[in-house]
Amino acid sequence: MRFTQALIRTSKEAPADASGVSHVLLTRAGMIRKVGAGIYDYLPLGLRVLRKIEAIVRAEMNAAGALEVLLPAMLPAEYFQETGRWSGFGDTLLRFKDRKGADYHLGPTHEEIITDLARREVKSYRELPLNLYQVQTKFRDEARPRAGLLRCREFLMKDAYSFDVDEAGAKASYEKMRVAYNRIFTRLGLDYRMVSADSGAMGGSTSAEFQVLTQSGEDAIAVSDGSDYAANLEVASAADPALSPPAREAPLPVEKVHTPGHGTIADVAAFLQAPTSRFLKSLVYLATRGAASGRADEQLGGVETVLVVVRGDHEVNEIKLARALGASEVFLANEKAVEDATGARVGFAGPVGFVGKIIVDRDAAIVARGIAGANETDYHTINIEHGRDYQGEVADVRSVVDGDASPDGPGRLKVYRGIEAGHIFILGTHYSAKMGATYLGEDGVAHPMVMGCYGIGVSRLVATAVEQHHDDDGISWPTPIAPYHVHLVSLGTDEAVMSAGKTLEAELVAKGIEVLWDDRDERPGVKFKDADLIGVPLRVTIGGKGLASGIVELKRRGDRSKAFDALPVATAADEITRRVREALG
RNA sequence: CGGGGCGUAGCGCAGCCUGGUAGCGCACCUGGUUCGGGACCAGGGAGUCGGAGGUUCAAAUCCUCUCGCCCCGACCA
Repeated sequence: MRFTQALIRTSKEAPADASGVSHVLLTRAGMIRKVGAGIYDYLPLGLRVLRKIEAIVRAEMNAAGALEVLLPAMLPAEYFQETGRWSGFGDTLLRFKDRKGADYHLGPTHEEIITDLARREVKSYRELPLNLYQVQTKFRDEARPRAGLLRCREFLMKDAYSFDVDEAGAKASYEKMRVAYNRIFTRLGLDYRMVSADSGAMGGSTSAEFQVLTQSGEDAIAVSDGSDYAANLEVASAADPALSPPAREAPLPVEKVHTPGHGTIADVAAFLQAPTSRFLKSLVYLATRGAASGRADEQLGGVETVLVVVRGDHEVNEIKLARALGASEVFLANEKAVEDATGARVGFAGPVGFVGKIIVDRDAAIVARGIAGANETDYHTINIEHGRDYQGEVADVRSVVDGDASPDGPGRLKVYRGIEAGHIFILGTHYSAKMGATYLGEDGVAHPMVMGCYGIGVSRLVATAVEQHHDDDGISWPTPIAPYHVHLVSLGTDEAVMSAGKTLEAELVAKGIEVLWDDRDERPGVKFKDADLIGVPLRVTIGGKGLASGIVELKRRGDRSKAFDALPVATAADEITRRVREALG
């Protein structure tokens, strides 16, 4: 493809409203354009990347035995009404009416529609298992679209749904997808981790997220350096400290000390000259029950006050806390509630003498000579020992931090930022039971199909790849998803150079190599800058000087040095082809 | 939805406070000189200043309403 005919418009500056590295670079490289908040055009260059990702996803889904279908994006309300999501989805659902005034919406996800398809098409256990997938545009009226392609209102997603006769079958289908997803992310050339995650409203289901590691990720994940353990920070645990307790200092008698005006841990730590890890950070939480157990009406208003104690250098993890309490939701008490519960100003809460339920994090429970508020304004208590000076239920309620021991044995945890690009989980019979998607079993009885669902954010992956693969000069695509394999840069418009460019392009194309030939009448600097920005993995430069000595220059995009490989013109196409094939794996 | 910010040429911005009918850089077009890491000179095209209403002899500028966009937070099967 000749640059002059490819509708490639690069720019030195990005629009002021572009935010995030991938948004800026994709826009500057002329791959996408914003049409509205969370709504984008894909220009030819950007579309090529999107299609490459799609192709890899398709190939692996097909290889895993999934069947491709295409469901509508425009949906009558009745299906979501059937499962309660017509209202349950809230404002995220893009609703509209047709000319007759009937309710419709654009599909944000397709559990209902696929379940409807399955209940109509599948009658017998003989037809199961079945895995159907599609690559389709989804619509979600996000409260806050952001960062270009990372969080859109219209986006391309691959969604797959498996149907099985029982849990064991569903588990097997899920395993197949787990393997397929690992193959997909590996082939995409991305550094990712499969992590266990909060399974959300479904509760207790098997699920895994595929997180692509980038500094700009919205999610935090903890990864072990000595084992396979990896988990979303929402659910990550460190090894139980009680199993390998540190040497303890001999207990001292409890003392109350005057700490006038020192309410924050940093403050008191400086005042008492003690490390923050000796502190027992004591936070008053309110926990509600109900919604998660499905009995909101019975339990509504049932609010419990709990004092949560974690080490001073640790943070409470509210998701883990809610789980430990069996609560549907937990939130920090406001100032007044704290004062009511502790009898002291905020900043002076502590477990000693606290009246009410106390949850102690495992690490806080083994702190020796602990320091905490005295539940009396301007006083702290020191030399506290759990079990001796206060009682509390011990649980794992803190977020893990860098350096924590991995829970499955060897290794230390390190916290990374990640972008969720895929999520697989077992749905069970949640949708099939509600919608009557049943099959007749060998026993002649109708059973609900056991489902799983598996999503990949295809368009999000375009941006994710850029977030992970870029430098100051632009994008540096992994070869499997690069818009072209080779960026041919011809310098000047001399007949010899142009004709050599034309010949090399033709030779490469004949070998199945995708070539972008910058045939513009531009100065070398402009061409090199654009090549770096666009990020094609191999750059081949044809210049008069090189040509005179019979060579062209080959350089990898990621290589920041001035060095290049001099390829004899006669065998350049062969060598370049070899290099591309090697990079494609 | 709460808080903050911004809408002036395709893009980045100045002008607004203190009203007098719009300017700079990049990009684009023409001609010329250049040519291995975003050249230079000369000339040129392009904007109902987001929209509506109001104040005024006069509004990009002041007032009211409204739409859009961005950021932080809440939310996110």
